[in-house]
Amino acid sequence: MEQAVVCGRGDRRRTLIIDAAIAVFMEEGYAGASIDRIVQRAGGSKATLYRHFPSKADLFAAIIQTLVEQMIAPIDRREVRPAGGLAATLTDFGRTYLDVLLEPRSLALYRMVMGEGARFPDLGRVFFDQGPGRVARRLADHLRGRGWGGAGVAPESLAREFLSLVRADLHLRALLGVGVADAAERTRTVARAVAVFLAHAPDGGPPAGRRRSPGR
Amino acid sequence: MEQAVVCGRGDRRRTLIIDAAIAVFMEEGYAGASIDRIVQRAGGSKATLYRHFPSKADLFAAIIQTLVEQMIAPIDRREVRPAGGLAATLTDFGRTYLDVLLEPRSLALYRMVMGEGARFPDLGRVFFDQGPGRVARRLADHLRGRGWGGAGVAPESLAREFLSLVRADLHLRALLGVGVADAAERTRTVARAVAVFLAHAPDGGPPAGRRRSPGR
DNA sequence: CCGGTGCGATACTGTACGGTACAGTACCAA
DNA sequence: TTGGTACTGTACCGTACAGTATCGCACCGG
Repeated sequence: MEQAVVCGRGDRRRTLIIDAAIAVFMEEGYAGASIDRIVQRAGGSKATLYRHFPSKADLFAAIIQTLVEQMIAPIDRREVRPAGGLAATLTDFGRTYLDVLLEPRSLALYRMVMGEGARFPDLGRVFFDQGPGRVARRLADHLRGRGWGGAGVAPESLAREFLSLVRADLHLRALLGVGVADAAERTRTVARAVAVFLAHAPDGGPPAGRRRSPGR
Repeated sequence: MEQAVVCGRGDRRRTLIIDAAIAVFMEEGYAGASIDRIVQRAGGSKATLYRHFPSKADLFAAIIQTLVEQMIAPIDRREVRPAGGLAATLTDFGRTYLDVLLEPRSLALYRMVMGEGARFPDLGRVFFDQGPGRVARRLADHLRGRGWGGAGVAPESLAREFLSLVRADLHLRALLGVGVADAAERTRTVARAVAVFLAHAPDGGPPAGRRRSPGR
């Protein structure tokens, strides 16, 4: 029985511990983070932490789970509008995705999953399935609803291709600490991704109105 | 005076230490790696290691430097052929880039730079400049030689855009440990990147033969 | 008012860490 | 042979780590 969002005092402590652990793990990585620092930041005592989480690895897994859910939430909440032009829908969806991806918490999450993937073998797969894979699936469903992908390329591949266009190199640059793109560059990148995607979609494109010039 | 590739016994030991350190840092990350394990793997003794490298951080920096050079070497060696069609050149260059990017050592290097970017502030910028940035600059020079980018978009932007198309999501998936693309998927991805890039290059495209229909 | 229980504070265990000190050994040039 | 230099092996220092145990306080329904 998992706890709800917030309940009694016990769960409040648990939330405080998780928040502190997120901060410390984000700053120091798994190996570099120390339980003592997490306890110091969360308040309370070590014994309480170990009453909630049996080990450092379990705490880390819980942190990752929480971060994935927090990261996906804005994309899950934002419904892909069936109305409106496809270009507008893609622009909106792509921008939301890009904004989420470049948030400090998302960047730290990616870094942690990449860095500790060797120590936690299933971590990468689970993260990919619940995170980027889920986003791609959502977009693919929408594309399918638009009539794409009947023949030829699967909507999942199309969705992944669009999301790759949206990421461009902004994600990688942010992950490397070279700099996070500002709003103007994000707008430009998403617009370009939509244009390239619509003009260059492989076989199986939309049944009507395909290859219209991008509205922007 | 930096040592040559291999010289006396001292430099041989240094090389052994560096190789061992690369392996251990790759497996454990910076914080997780222990000097004792590196010494054990390299043979010799701790004192020798500390005569060559004054601290763990310095050893790590040397490792990163070595890895960047090793990673860039195949791309630097491979001259961008001015002869032959642009599509062939881009395909060749893109494939070399992608192969290098998906090597285990490159993936580990990216992971380390991303993960420890917070602890070594200049690391990300230096890595980006000597690694991906250098690749993009080389391609940009070639594009400029082909007459691209006179007006409109800078060749550097074009080059980065092409390399982003080549990476697609293969790099990210490999970094997350979801799986490294096989030869067939690499071929497919590079071909698609070349097609999309050539057909959709922004203003400032090549003076002749532009916008030919993609071969696929 | 009471008795239980979650909690805070802290001290502790055993281990491992980064880095140093030191005594002795293999090599190499003169 | 000699002297210098790089190396090995090992013991060591202080610190910090993950995880445990103990004790005493605070708040709880009844």
